[in-house]
Amino acid sequence: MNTKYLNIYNEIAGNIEKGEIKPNTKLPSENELVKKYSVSRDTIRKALNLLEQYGYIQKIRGKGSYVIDINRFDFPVSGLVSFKELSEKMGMKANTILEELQIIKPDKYLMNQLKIKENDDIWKVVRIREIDGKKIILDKDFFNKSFVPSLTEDICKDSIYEYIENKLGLCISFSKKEITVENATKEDKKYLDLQGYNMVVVVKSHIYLDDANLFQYNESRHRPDKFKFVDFARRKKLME
Amino acid sequence: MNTKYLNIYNEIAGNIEKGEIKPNTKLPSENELVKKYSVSRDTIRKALNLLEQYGYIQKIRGKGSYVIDINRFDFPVSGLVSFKELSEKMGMKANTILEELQIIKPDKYLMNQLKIKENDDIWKVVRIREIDGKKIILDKDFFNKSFVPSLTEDICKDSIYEYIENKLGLCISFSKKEITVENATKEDKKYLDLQGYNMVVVVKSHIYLDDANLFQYNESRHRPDKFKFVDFARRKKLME
DNA sequence: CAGTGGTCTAGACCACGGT
DNA sequence: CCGTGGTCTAGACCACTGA
Repeated sequence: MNTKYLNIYNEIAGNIEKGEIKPNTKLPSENELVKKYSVSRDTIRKALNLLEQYGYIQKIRGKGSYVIDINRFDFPVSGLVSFKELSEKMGMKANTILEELQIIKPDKYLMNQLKIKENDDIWKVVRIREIDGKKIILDKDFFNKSFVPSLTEDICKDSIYEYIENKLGLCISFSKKEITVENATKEDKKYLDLQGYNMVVVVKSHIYLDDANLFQYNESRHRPDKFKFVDFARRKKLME
Repeated sequence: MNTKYLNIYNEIAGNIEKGEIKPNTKLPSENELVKKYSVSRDTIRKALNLLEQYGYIQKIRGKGSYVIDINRFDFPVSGLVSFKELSEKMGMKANTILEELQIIKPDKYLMNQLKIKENDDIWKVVRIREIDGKKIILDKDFFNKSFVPSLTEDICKDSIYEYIENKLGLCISFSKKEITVENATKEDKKYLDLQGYNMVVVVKSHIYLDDANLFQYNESRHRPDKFKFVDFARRKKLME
């Protein structure tokens, strides 16, 4: 990491994750941290703001910064985390089956989702995620080919995000997710071990690069009993 | 509003919402905004950071700040928004039926969820949410009585949050939500118009005050076809 | 090259909590 | 009262973009 405030953030966040700083204890005050790290107060405040934003601490005016007792190991699906990153973090026996990989022309639905024209090229990737030997998730990805010129089987079986960020040098910035529950389709029943469930949880994501270009649409279909989404949210500042 | 940067944030956010600033256009540069508002650059940057955080703009180094084309009117369940605030914003015909309001002693499950002891008092509030005449959501709330000494039927039919924030002067700060899908219980079938669905979407929330005290546990059970959760997320900065 | 946003500093004053 | 975090300022240097 390059910047001072990110270094400090990572150090403190790591200490909280490792349990070296206990929940409900107080962090050193900003002025003490200024001395400890020999940086300006603003730099400390940037680091603390990040910690607050990601749910590590709660700052209380006049009192100090307190470590929040949130069990972070629950299931961190919030934010943007790829399946590979996630399963590694959770220590699950995960496996990916590549079902389909081809270039297609978009139908009306995809044109709308990816905001593209009818003769643009799209990478379509269909993958099945196995966890502990059970086919749990059906992942359908659509990439705008103008951002991702080539894709191979090996990349899809590994992590597409890793390829995109490290090899292509693209920077993924933000996403908009939508979670609904739908009746299982024939395709769901064909590919997944639904064990009698007739519904699936559907997560639709639009994923953007740091230049605000929409470059991926993803549809992730989960067996309902194996789905869990955890969200940490701060109360919004009001308007008007 | 008190602070300069919040004023500026609200003004720009409002202009984006009203469509006075169009998506994919560029905001004035930070230096121009400094002149326009006669404030320091840091104050402008605070406002812009908020706008970025809440998905209004994307800042691109060397280029400028661009208004993001995200349809914000979709369904803003992310963040902390009460049912009343939400239904008003969406212009839905919503109605609340108060089913139960009493003080109870916690069972083991509640003691764990609210992190309290067995002889602490708990407010239990059960409400059914009707939308367009259909019973869609079963809302079960549990408040630690030491924070909320009294509750009346009128408050529960209106907005408990409003009462808590405005009358009691408590400040709600953050929440941790968990979304799962479960088989419908007898209680679900009794209170809701499930229309044959045998599953419900369950949202469990732990809600904290700004002094980091846990004061409410909420369980919200939704008919699956009427449930939708939208999340805007920025890619997390990595650790290590 | 000039203009942009990103980081960092040093100092000031304020509002709040606890003593 | 002092120590805390919250806001605000003015100025510096850097990295990146685009002409």
